[in-house]
Amino acid sequence: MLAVFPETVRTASAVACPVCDLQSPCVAQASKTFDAEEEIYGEGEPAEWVFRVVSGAVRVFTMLDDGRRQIHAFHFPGDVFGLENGADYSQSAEAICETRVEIGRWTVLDAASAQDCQTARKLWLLTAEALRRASEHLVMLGRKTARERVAGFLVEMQRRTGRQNVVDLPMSRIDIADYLGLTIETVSRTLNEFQRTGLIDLPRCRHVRLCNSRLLDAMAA
Amino acid sequence: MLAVFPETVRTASAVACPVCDLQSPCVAQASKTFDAEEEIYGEGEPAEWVFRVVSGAVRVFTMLDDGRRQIHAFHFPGDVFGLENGADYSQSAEAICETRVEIGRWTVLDAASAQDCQTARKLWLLTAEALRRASEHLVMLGRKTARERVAGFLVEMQRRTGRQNVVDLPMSRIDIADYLGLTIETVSRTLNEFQRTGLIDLPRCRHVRLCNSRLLDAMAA
DNA sequence: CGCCGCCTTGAGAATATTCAAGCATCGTGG
DNA sequence: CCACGATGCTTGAATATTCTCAAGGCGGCG
Repeated sequence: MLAVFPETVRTASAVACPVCDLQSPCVAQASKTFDAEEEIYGEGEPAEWVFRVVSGAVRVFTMLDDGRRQIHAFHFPGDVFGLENGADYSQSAEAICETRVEIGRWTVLDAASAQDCQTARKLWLLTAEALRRASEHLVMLGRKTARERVAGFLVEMQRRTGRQNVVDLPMSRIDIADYLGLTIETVSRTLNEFQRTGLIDLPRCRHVRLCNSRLLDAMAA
Repeated sequence: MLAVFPETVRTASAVACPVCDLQSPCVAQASKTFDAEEEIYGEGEPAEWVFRVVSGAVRVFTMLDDGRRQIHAFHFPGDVFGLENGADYSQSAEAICETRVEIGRWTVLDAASAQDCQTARKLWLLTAEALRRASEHLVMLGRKTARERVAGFLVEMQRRTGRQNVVDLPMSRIDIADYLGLTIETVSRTLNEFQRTGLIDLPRCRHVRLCNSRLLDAMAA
């Protein structure tokens, strides 16, 4: 996958830097569209690039040797991902659906942050925000029941991608399960239980209407 | 607790800045010793201070309304904690045993990082490292069995605080359970199972000798 | 229209929890 | 020095939640 990038890179002055929002020469620029299920980067590859989602959705995850998978985060338009502190990516990223991203070269961004404190601060804020989300996620996985996790997931999706009380899920049940530390069956059962009890409406399996946001919020704790 | 700090603050030039290791005027300085079980800061308090452990051990955690607790991290000598991106602490911190910490004033550190890119970078690196740990922790809570979690915990403690293959745990079984997303009974059973199978020796309940580090490592996956 | 993949549903099994009791360990005071 | 109580740890039995395995259904796409 990495080998593909250099060919697609163009110094498009129309694209803003994924991190600091400035035009070149802040960060070398490019943008690229990934197909659904296409790998963006893999764990262990050199962390050369930083990304910002323009449209679509991305999952960042870790695979264990035996095939178990934990999704660390979903990313939606506006979100930056691929910021690594080490030389290599420590996780993998894939497009969930057709996804367009802006791409910045890490060496350039790193150099910029060494000279400009505002850029360095932005870098820190992005990482701090990722840490805040990871911490909330941690509590969910460590101390919450399946119901609480699914409720929390719906509320989070609503807040980040929803309009009104409607959520269109780009990801499969497997993705949701691997994000919540559950199985697809438990996710499915819980969603359908929520529908039976009138908490949500589920006209299609990836289309959710939150009928009682307040209660869902309370359930998420 | 916060009200206590100003009284104990002294501009001791002998104490290095918790974050950047430079002497004043990098960050206003103080140090303080907390008793075992004493609160260092509480969730929701203004995040005025940043800390570095000198000796002892600290737990950082979140409490849910109904008393469930998730420990996000343990901190040992050399570790920095209390770095917040928002105005208030989003978690609580307590000393596990008698613990000495160095204290820096966040406003001063923030100002320093706005002028000095090296300091800003250090701040980022600290947060990125915290994120890396949280991500590993996340996989543990989401996708690993009790045995794998306990094995992983022992290996981590050995690496961070142990000498040779010996680990002296400063924290109780409850702390371990709340870190691993388990109950004290499960932690206790698992540790004693490890002893029965010869993986560890447990002469006292907080004193562990890793008899087969290699296998423990493999179990942690 | 039919196939394939994803989602749902059910039954049985497993892991971890809950509840309960007993046992060390440590500090205190007689 | 030993008895005592408190706290934390261990162990057992029963329970619960979630997982696994299996089958069936729905929907989208060719």
